[in-house]
Amino acid sequence: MNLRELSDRLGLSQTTVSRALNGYPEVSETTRKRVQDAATQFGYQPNQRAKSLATGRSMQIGHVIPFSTQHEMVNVVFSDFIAGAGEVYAEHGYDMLLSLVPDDREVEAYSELARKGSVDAVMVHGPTLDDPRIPLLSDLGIPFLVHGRSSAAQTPYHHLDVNNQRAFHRATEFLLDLGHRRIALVNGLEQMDFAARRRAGFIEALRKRDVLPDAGLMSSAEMTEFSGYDAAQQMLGRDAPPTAFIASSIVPAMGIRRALEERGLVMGKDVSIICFDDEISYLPNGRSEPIFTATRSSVRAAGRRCATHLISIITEAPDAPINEVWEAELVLGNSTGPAPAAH
Amino acid sequence: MNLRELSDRLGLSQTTVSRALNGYPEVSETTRKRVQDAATQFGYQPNQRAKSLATGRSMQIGHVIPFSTQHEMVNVVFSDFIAGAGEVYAEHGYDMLLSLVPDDREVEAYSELARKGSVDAVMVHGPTLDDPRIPLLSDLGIPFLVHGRSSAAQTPYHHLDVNNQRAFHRATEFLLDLGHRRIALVNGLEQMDFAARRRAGFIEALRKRDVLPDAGLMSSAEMTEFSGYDAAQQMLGRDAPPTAFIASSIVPAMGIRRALEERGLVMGKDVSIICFDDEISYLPNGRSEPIFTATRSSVRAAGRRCATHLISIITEAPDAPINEVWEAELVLGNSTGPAPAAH
DNA sequence: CTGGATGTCCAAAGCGCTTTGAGGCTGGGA
DNA sequence: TCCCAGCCTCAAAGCGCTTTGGACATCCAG
Repeated sequence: MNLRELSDRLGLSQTTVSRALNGYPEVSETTRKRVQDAATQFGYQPNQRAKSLATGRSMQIGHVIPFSTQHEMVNVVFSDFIAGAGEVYAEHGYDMLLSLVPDDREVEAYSELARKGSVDAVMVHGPTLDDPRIPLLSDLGIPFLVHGRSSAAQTPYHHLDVNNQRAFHRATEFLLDLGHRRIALVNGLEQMDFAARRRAGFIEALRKRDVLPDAGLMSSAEMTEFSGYDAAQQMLGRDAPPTAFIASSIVPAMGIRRALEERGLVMGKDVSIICFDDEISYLPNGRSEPIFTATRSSVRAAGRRCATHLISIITEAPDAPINEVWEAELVLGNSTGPAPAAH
Repeated sequence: MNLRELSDRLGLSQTTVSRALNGYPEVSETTRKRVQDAATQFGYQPNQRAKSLATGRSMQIGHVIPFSTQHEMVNVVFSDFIAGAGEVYAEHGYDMLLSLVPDDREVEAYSELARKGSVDAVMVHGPTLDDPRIPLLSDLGIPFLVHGRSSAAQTPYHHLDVNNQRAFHRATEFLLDLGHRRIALVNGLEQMDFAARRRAGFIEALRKRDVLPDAGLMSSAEMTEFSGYDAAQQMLGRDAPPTAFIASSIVPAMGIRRALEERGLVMGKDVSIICFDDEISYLPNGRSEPIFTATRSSVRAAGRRCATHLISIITEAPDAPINEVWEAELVLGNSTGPAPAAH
């Protein structure tokens, strides 16, 4: 059933039927009603391809996800983010176009998506310190929003980020207040902007208290359970092992906890752990009370908010860039306690 | 840059340029070369919307994901599956259209997607025992493939599934062979086809050895860490606690392990655990050797395979239904051992 | 009775591509 | 010299929708 068939059957022109269905005022309410009833009766649904060709809008928003054989691909955080974004898209009649590409072709993928015209906007995930996608997308002239930030970017761009630096600053201060001095940082990959900022916050807090950052107590890797475990194992084997860990996510924190358990160390007593908690739906940080003390910010809520912003960028084309920064909460769990007295 | 501009600039007709770019034989190689060079030089990319209107194919494949506030939404397994499928789509020039809808509107979402014509096919996730989407999609006449099975379906349909029944049969037999008699099943939601089949395999294996299934040792819930923990806590508190658990996934298995640890029970010695391992990329079951003894089948590989099949269904429209069933491996880890002697 | 509002509806021109059916060139055989 | 393959290229008709620029009644004030 297409528009012509429907209008023929109603004895109306295509124009009138189209207007009736799209809520234009030039059509009488009785006619509109008649058209709508017929549409539902025959299960008429305008062809999206034709519609988007005519309107010039695809009603689709692109998300490009790089994958490679070595990295974790669709990472944990990502799937909660798109859950949030997807809800908002659905509410506004948009669909999400997911494009998985080998990570060496990621940049091409964006320009292809933009030039093909299959999306009205794109969401940028996981920005690095100096992310090439930002100038690229600016040049292409396609609306985009960055989840995170790219500190070295020269031109303004829309983004929403968590105040990662402040979050890790606070976490570090909190541990210092508990008397910890040998604090380990189990960070994400530091070419990522968020990881670099977290490290900056960590170091800044140490410096303020005249604690020298120790390179042996800082690691940087993908945020997996094993990378957390490995880092903890290695650091706990040192002469002067850390009495506390700050982890980039709940996943490596679980690895750290496993390393503690293996050594018979009690979390929150012998060794403290703080992590960043993205409130991942299927890896919640406890129920009534948190397992890990954590700096917390919901990535799903961020997805919702980013989607809302992106849609408004498409429809309203604001000239002032959106630069929203969320503060993470610091929630107390059972994984932290005073530094054990030195032997 | 559109086709007309490009052809004007080349002094050729739109037809010739289109044919040259799409590899038709009616155009000389020298012309083709000239056209291709110009296309890359000007960054010409055919407008996907116009192309799909003209060809009647959208080069997009739809995935509908239901969400609700109570359930886990984009679940763990799902994100690895789409990673696999997305790779294959990319290789074949397809994009993935993700549609998140409230779960009470899931069925509508499919028919809307089909009638709108924004996808050439859809992938069906998480089929229930008698899934309404299968007759619906058959009626709509849109190509589709089911990841899993729907046992009560009346008509044939394309699907790829793991032999869940056999996998849990083997796992149960393995525990019986180790002398376990009080074996608990921590299953997924049993309206899901896969969970029902797993339960059937479990019960069948017990029956064969004349072990009476105990309703108190079977639970059914969403596959979260907490649901595993809760089930284990409750069962271990019984008069005759289980000596072994079979878990639906590595996630609840982690919850079970936590419950054991809390009670000072040693996994693989006091209590055994077997789980189904979907080889989720960021929750791997150990590295050199598995943590959990498990029935294993890669969900990412399944995603790849499903995508390959679905594309061939689109392009070749086979009349024989694809019914592929994979056998899960049984891999030995450290989580299982002989049943402890009765006191 | 006429003129302009007002309210309804319509024909036709795109949107940018693919594809059909035909036409122009070239060269070799009659 | 002429003609017909064989090779290249083209004009134009869709694909199914939106949207512009009217047209045709109907109605009321002048």
